[in-house]
Amino acid sequence: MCGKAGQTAPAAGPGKKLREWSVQQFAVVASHSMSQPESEAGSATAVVQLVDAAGTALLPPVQVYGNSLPVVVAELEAARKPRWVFDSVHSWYPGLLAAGVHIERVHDLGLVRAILRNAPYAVPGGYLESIRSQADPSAAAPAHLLPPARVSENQGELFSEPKDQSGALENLLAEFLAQRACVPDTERGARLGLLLAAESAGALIGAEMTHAGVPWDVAEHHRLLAEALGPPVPAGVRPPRMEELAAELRRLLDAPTLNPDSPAELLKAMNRAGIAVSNTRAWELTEIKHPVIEPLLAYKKVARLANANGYAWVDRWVHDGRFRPEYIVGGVVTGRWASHGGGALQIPHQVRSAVRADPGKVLVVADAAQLEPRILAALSRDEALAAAARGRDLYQGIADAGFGGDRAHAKIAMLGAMYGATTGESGRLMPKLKATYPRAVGLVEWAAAQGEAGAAVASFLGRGTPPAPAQWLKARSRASSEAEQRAVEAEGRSRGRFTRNFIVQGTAAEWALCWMGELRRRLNAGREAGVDAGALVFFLHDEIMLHVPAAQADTAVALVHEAARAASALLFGQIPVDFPVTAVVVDSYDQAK
DNA sequence: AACTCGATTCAA
DNA sequence: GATATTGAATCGAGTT
Repeated sequence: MCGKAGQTAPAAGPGKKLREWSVQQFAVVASHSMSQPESEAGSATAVVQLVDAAGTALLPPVQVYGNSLPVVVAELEAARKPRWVFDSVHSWYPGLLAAGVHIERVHDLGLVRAILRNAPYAVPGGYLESIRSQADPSAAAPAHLLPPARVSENQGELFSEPKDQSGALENLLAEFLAQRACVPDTERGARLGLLLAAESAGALIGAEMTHAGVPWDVAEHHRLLAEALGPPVPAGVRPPRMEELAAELRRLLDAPTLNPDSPAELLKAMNRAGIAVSNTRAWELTEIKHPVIEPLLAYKKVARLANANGYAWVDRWVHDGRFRPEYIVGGVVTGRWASHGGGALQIPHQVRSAVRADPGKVLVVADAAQLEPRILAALSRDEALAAAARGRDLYQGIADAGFGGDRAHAKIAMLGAMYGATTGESGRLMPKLKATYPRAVGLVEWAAAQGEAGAAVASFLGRGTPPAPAQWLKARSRASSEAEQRAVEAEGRSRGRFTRNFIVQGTAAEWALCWMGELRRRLNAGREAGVDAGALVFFLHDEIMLHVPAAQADTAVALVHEAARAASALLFGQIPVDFPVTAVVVDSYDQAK
């Protein structure tokens, strides 16, 4: 961490365990035409160069023609198991997977660049300055700012093949070396190295999960839609059940032309009917007693199902019995993953019965119980909180230690501390929580103060917050009007809540990344030994799903637990904080928790 | 026709 | 209970 948490870190960190980082062979893959992986026949489309850790060529560069990249990659993977270096795994790996090629290790230049851009412990230098001064976060470092790469000087003599005319290979290799040079040979550097390796492994896992897909039972989904909405209707037509409810709403509100999908119209109609509301949010409507409320809430419920996960959703996003969202690794500032396509981050419980294992297979659904407060206990080395976390239920542990056994209050207080609540129930419980767990609460308060002061904070492995907006920093130094002063302070508190939560959410994301990485390695090792314990098919912040041959369900569950223990040790070494995971074997997702 | 934005609801 | 973090996606209603 930037300061406080870093000082409290134990000597036993991840340093000795960085097997992956010590790999000494790297295969750099460059596209000949920087934009398109494929181009006209006859000319090389890509070039692969095997180098050592210093960037020295170990073999002559391999020219790749047409669509033969999978062949080249598969051969080199089998012979050398190098760490592959791609500008972006997201753009290369899906094609390799489609051709049946798996790779074990990777360094993703784009993902590493994004982390280094905000990493407080990275070694300063020209490369760091160049990526930090780029306005576009997705842009590569300008070639003229990269240090020169030492590709073997005689490659042209060894081969009469066309050289890499674009210089793409040299640029990629130079950036790769520059990125490695950013990782210091210190305890913090070991953590940063772990983060870069884990993030890159995440890119592989994300692509593999998209390739595998979530098994989706279309018939079951259609069945539950028919039950809730009625049979399918053409686009632009309300499903029968929705239309019935809409008609009832129009009658009850005496508004014959009301479109209940329009919040503005609905609000007007309700006010005209004498219902004093300022918005149409469902949880506020539940407070009101009026005949229209019940059908209105029913309408909102079916409308949401029809719009977000209805027949159209199934047609658009489920193919060949698989839902294949795209994962955007590191797509959230905190390091959590974003996703694209089909709303994978918000699969409602309502439709989870449609997530169903293939015949002969089962789903193993696992989640890390109360991950974030446990992460806070580890980050802050708070022995008392670690003790409360020792049982299965951390919130009950907190409740028994100082909240008179009241679990609900303990949970509200803890969440409030991590999110930055100041008022209400949560705010009132804070002094008690701080008295009981001074180190844990002290750490998040420190992080909040850093943010309010315009400073950066970092996760345990060294993912830093982006710099505070320059506009705000400027405005706070010269406050003019009273109103402007208040706005600047409000933005500061907001920034403080962000940095407060960042250290916890960011480190939790790192734990989850390591969990999946450790699990993937175990699944791959098992497969090489002839045991197919299934594959990861879904990930959501602190929850994973595997699609597993039924006979190997117990093996998969054991690996999930083993991977969680390994991830905890990899991050934090030996510490007295438990990170229990619950793993259940089910046929369909709705049977999990 | 394509874009943006507010309101809403879903998820961890 | 009264609210605080991070997201995706849809709709309506306004704009370019």
